[in-house]
Amino acid sequence: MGTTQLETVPEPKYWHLKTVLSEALDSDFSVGEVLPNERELAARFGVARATLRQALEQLELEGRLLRRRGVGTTVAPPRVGVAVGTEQHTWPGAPSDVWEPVDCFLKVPPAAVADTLGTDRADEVHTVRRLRTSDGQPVAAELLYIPASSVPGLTAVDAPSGAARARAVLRELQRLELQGRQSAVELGSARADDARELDRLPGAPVLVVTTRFLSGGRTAALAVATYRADTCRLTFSDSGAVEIHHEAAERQVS
Amino acid sequence: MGTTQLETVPEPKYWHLKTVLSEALDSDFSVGEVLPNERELAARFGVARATLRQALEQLELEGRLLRRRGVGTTVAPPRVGVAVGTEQHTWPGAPSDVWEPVDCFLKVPPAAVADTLGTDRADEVHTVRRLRTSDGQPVAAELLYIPASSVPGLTAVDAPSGAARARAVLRELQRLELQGRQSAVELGSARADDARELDRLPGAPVLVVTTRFLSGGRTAALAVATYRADTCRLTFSDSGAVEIHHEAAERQVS
DNA sequence: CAGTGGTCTAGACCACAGG
DNA sequence: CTGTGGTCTAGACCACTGG
Repeated sequence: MGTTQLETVPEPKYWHLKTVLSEALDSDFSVGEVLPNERELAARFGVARATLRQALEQLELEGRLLRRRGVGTTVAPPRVGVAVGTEQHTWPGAPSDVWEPVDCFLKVPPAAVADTLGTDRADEVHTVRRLRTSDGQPVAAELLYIPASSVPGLTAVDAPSGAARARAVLRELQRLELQGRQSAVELGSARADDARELDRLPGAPVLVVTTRFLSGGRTAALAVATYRADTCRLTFSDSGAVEIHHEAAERQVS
Repeated sequence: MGTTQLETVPEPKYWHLKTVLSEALDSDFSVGEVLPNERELAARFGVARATLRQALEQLELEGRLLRRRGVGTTVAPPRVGVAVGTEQHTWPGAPSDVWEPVDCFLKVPPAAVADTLGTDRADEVHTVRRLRTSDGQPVAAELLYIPASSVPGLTAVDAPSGAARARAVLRELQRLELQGRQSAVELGSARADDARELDRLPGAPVLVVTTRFLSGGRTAALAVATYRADTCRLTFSDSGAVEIHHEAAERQVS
């Protein structure tokens, strides 16, 4: 006989494993429950640990699992919906803002940032560090770049750095007229500093949201926010309604 | 000597490798150029192939590399910006639409979809399959779910399925008054069928954009679009301006 | 066909959390 | 300290692309 090929191609083991585990998660586990450890799971399914890990990795990427070194693997709650972008035509730091200023300092930004802002690459700009939390969990870390020209009324003596200074900078920013914002979302991996704030390992997948704040025909501020890709769903709407979904599942299609 | 620990913690090898490779890509390679194969790279850096692959995986995730089985690893062009969502207050299928209808059939949707649409879980809905390309490359695959009640004028005899039917359904949809849309972006992994259309392997990272089209106080249609996460940057703006960025770099911050 | 990336194994050691 | 997930190795075989 020989070449009688019943199935065209064999499904990769880790792919099949992922499916099986996914169904088991739906039926036999509840949110927060800890799974057996990787060595036992691998043995139970008769695969090498590396293969089992490949399946777990995918499930974590899809927000189904939460793995912590030294602790274990637990079933993750549904992703939290975080509103981003267009529903609020406001500057960062507006009263309705959900971000918490952490720090502020004058710094020479990366070249790409300087180019977008239209400043000289050697110029320092106000760099505000902010953190966003949801349900007590950190979901995003942000760097906000604000050229000195966007906050002319700022007194240098106010405070050299720190959260107080950050608030002062944001307060000054409100005085400008906001014409609009442009945002982009892309996949990235967490830098070491962001990873620390987000309670993840460096390299963890994140959704990078880059936002340009426009005023007077130029980019008055630039925000680069990194959201935890495993726990967040970024929401935006155009109908003026604010509406933050927070409810639930909508598991991906079969 | 002994425990003199110069650095607090050793950086993982693959992380360091990724940095080195990233810099090499910036300085010594140009877009489209093929890298040495994995076995040679691993040998050159003195690591196991699996470790080298971990670094390549991250770089591919960040859109820096493109790997194709049987071909090789090449330097990827900058991510293409694709406009999504709020700049066009239009139904899918409107004249300005960038999507290409591929097929259409009546099908019982996943339970979560039925729940969002407010239809019975056993009811069939029009399911339109669409494809989005940019520069000749496929960037996204979409499933559009449209309850029969949203397209009452549709004649059943028109065509049983196919692209023609898809266009007919979308044409009917334009008759409704669109009140707004709500979208969400999250990270996912490509299903087998999407992966095929996007020229990727199953499980490849994708940005899943879920959009509810609102009319008459209910969800008149639901779109689930999966974008290639490695090659796409999703853009949206709120200032009425359409503006599709397409230019360039803005490499992530240092 | 030869060469590429993709999958898989069986082991080892490390870093971290918690008792 | 024990147990967890994270890193790393050296090898094997498979699936695909292209000449």
